[in-house]
Amino acid sequence: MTSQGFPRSCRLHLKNDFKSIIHDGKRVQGPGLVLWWKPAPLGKNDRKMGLVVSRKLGSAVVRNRVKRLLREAFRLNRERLQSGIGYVFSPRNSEILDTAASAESAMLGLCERAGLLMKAREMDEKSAVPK
RNA sequence: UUGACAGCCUAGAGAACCGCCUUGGGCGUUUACGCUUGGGGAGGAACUUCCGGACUUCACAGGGAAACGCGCCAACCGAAAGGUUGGGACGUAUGGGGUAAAAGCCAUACGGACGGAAAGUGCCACAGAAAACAAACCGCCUUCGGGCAAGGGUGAAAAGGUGCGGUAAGAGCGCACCGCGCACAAGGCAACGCGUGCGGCAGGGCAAACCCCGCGGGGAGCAAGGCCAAAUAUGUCCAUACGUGUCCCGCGUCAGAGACAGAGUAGGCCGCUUAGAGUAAUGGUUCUCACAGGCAGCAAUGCCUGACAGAAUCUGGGGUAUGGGCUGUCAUUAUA
RNA sequence: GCGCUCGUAGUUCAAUGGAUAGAGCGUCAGCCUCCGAAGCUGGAAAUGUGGGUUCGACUCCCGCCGAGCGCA
Repeated sequence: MTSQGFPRSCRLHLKNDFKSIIHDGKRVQGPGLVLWWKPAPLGKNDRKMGLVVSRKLGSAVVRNRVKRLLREAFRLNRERLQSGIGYVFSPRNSEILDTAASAESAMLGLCERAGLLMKAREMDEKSAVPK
């Protein structure tokens, strides 16, 4: 049951964390979404996640919608991601991410290309086929 | 039935599971945190940032002025910005009336930043003789000295308009009607003005050009502002260590492992909210029903979609975007 | 969030309220050349949008739309 929760401790909210992950971490780019990731020094068991949404993406409604969908996708798949990593996602195209399923597949596709997706091969083929 | 305008209402409902923010109680617990149980959790425009106000801070004896903003009148609402209603003048359109043809006049509808052009300055391209000083290109008349501004044409705008008289030709030169100005003035709280008299006529437009008049009017804005405060640097004190010395006091030196100080960065807190501050919650999946729109269909019905838009100190307005419903007025169509 | 500035050809900039909105680079066509480059000649191409003031608006006024900047 804790696997589906998404408490505050799993989010990034310090400016310095964002800076270090984006500046020093590795970068993977997919259609409409960018991922930076870096092993976090302190959080041993947690995967921390943050979002960077530019104002150029759209209006406040569009930005909120994309953020919620990406947060929901991260929440549902948190257990399958490698722990001890700080993730920062940045959407670049709101039209590709306009449903929960497409947001989830985009996120999992990026994580698989980054080699951060744990086991669950069969789940991959079912829901997270990269385009 | 459809459309336009005006006003008002509303912003899908219910359920299950997985989650988020905030807060009260209980339990574990030193806090952090975790578990459990209740409460609350986007809008009519939260958008825009176009005007107000509260609040904070800086400046300021008092007064005047400037920048800037506003501008027909009255009543009402309001703290103010602003709004509502009614009225007036003006403009446009339609109709009536009028005329040789027009205009003035009347009615209806619509419009709006609607003080002042007779305080002063400035501008008015091209065309045109001439664009605000009045003059005269063609022209008209002539006793050849000169007189005239009717006609032509330009322009957005040309020194009142029409008619009659008059004259060498003409002209408000004279008269009538209209226009205009001034004075008085029925009426009206007022803006305004029925009307009367006088004047042959002053004189174009632009003030969303400078400006004048009247009224308002200090600046910046919660990222305001205030409080706490690591690290580092600085200063003061002090024990210890070392040097001097036989030892203590004293004096000097370096380091700090210490204490304090004010300033103040990272960071935190207050400001701050019966939503409330932080990468910033208000979500995801599924089912049922309702409403609206689109597509297909003769129809029953089926499928798809769910307007504009997301709080960040609070609050009053203006503007703009937009799904649905109701009422009223006007126009239109159909039926009776 | 609060405040400020700016929108002219594809781009960089001009234009007292006045005639057909101008110039450089770019682009297109032609000439030149064996073919190109350079050069020469010619053309296309714009006032963000909707109203208002004015005889007349890129210019003045108002509302939208779109960019950019500052403030801890």
